[in-house]
Amino acid sequence: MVLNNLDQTDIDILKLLQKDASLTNKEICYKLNKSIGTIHQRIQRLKDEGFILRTVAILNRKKLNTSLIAFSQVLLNDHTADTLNTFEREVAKFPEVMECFQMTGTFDFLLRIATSDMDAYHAFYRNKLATLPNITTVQSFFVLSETKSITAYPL
Amino acid sequence: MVLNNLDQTDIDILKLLQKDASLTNKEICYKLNKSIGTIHQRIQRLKDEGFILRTVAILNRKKLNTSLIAFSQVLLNDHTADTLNTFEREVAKFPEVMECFQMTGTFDFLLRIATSDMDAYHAFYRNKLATLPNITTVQSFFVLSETKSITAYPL
DNA sequence: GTTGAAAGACCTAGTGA
DNA sequence: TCACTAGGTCTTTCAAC
Repeated sequence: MVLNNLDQTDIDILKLLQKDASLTNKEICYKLNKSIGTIHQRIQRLKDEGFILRTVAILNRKKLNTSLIAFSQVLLNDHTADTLNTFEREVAKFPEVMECFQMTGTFDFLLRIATSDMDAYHAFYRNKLATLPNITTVQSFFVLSETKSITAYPL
Repeated sequence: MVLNNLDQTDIDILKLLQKDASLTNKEICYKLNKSIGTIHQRIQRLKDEGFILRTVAILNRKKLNTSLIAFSQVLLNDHTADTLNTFEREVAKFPEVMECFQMTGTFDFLLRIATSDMDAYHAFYRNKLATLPNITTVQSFFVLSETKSITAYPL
């Protein structure tokens, strides 16, 4: 597949790095049968042109204090630009909110919320989320088990 | 906060790495006022003990061929172990499915599905997802805009 | 676009304090 | 935990193909 000025080598590099960014250039050049200079130059370009946004460590949330993940569907009173912007700006400030998407369909926003347990979620809901203006309803669903959870897009 | 045999230095390292794993040990030791030997030893331990699962590159999906993200709620016919296991095993094989969670509430599974556009989503739905056994309903919601999307847990 | 080499930076393990 | 050392590895640059 050729895409957006990327050739197969670029795609292959992205595939590898989005699964394991600890690979060295040397390891990648062996896998792809290119020279290390080529790999280095390609990766630099992929970063400079914004294909690679950042590299992050993925932590084990069950060993940390964030074992409860909730998905909350939020419906707002109205859909003026001001109401939408205010909600987006304020909800993004909460560290418990890992993701906030505006959605199509029967609700306005979908939030992914990470807390330690149901008490902590309740505190977040009552003291933070529910204090934001113009919220009509919040409906929450909780993760029972995680079958698959990757950050890699299909390329 | 002290947690799971982690002291403040460990927590600080995790906070940094889950936002930017390209930091060198040297940079981290400056930020935290510790020696580079200490930082190296701590990170090694955090990996060995499974607090750090892996490091990955986060790509810009809008510049790649995955600009449409759907969240799909799946309800199954029955909840026998066999039905649940089969669904989880089969749905995890699809590269379009980035996340699969079993959930509390009015549906059984929540999927995050990445495709290039609505046509590709439709093809995935008809040719892959809907062919799995024991599915009663699938209700899908699509991402209009992304206000916040981080992989870092609140620590 | 690709290569190979050279210089510099970094990682890693070890020591003694 | 720190400071220091030293060998090995990796990154980064650059001239040349």
